[in-house]
Amino acid sequence: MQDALKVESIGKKVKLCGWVRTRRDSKGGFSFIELNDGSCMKSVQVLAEAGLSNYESEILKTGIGSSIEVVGEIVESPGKGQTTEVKAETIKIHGYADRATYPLQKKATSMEYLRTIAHLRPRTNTFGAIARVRNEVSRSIHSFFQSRGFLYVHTPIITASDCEGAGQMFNVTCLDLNDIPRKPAEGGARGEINFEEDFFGRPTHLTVSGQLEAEIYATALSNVYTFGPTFRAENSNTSRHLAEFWMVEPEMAFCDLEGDMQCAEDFLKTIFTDVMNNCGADMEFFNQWIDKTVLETLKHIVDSDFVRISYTEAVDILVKSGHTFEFPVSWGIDLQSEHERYLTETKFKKPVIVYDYPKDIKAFYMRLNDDGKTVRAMDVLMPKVGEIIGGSQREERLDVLIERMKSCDLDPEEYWWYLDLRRFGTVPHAGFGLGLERTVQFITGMGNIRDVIPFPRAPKTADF
RNA sequence: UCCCGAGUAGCGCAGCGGUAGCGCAGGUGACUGUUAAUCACUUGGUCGUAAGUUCGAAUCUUACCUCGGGAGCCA
Repeated sequence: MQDALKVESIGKKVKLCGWVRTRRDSKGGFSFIELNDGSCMKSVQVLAEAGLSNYESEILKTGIGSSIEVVGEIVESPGKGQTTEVKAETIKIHGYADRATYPLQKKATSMEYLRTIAHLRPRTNTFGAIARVRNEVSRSIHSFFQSRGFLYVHTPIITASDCEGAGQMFNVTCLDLNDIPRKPAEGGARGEINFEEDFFGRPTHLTVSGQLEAEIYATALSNVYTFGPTFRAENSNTSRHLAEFWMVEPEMAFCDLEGDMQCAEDFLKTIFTDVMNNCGADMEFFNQWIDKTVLETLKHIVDSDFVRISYTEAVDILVKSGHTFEFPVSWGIDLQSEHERYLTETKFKKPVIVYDYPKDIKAFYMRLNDDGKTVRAMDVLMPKVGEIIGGSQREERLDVLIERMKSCDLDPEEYWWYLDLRRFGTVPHAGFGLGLERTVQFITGMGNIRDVIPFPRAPKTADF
């Protein structure tokens, strides 16, 4: 269908299959059908003349949503709005869509409504464009890492490590919830659940991160990345959170935090560039109808260096800003949304990488700095969507890591395999996690993360 | 989970104590190499759910459900 829109194609005979977007009739004895197959933003205008054998009997019954197959010649269009059109020789109807009951209309509808018809929303301009951009982002992610020699590693979705430390996990069980097996208990009290009778013989969950497993492969194969679904059972009701989302997690051996930050910056710029180069029409659509600043913002980001400031500098900037925040700023607090917004949207007006956070607000596996107070963590903050990447250099020193675990009330015994990586041939290494949906959200300007994933999973939301 | 705001025709909305309205979509007709076509007429509603106040509730009160904005948790 993309070829049918090109001037060079004039004179060629084509077969086009797709769904009718709209039909306009002329009493002059012909109809215009706008046909779209999702391969690109634009629809093809099909000219259906009354001379076609099924014009009265079938073609005039088609409308938005009908699926048809057109054979005809690509000709120059005399009308405005398109350079080419297809003069139909035959039109075969695959399926009608009743115009009175078909939920989509030839007009703008709300995102909230389209979410209730998630099985039909990919037929709209907006969701078609999102699907194509999401595809391009995914393709670009693989291409970026593959071209740099990273190995794609599949980490498990079901995990038995119940303390990955990144939030509330979903339980995975085959136990009969109406008759849960329990261990014997003293004094008639209810005993603990006996997971030995469960499928895996122990409690299991859906993964919240593939990082720890990725570290195993990075400390054997050097540079690796994971790309797959991730699950958080947090009761988050926001436009930036999902219970099931896709995450990219590179893990690089013999790499420090500087290398990690450079990789993250190059990575984001590559994705943005690829989308602008390969999804031009889709991006123009978003820029016109969703957010009039997305193209300008993406170009600006690709052409400029990300700001890099330490947490201490960030706090200093916020304190000296003279800006009154709802949550006062002082060294040691976690940065709030309003603080991140100030840095990315007001102060620098571009992505900001904040690094070297206080150890008390970050995970145990992040490498301790010589000051004993901060760790080699970094967050990439974007205007509007906030944190898009979170990463760190990992603690590779066995004794320091064990101490950190203890002070975080974690049992080193549980992480025996993770500690083995430091025990045998340890290496400095670093990595980060990128939220795919937040990336697509940022690129497209879509306001709600539930609209950039085909079938959103969120609290009380799993209808499709 | 917390704080605000909103649920009225298929969709987008107005009405905010006296019994239901507009635009679009749908239907009918007119007109036209048309572009979210245009014009005329027209069908269509237990006013989110449940209880309460009142002579009378879409309108006031309470609870619940869902959605949106903000916050927390994070990607």
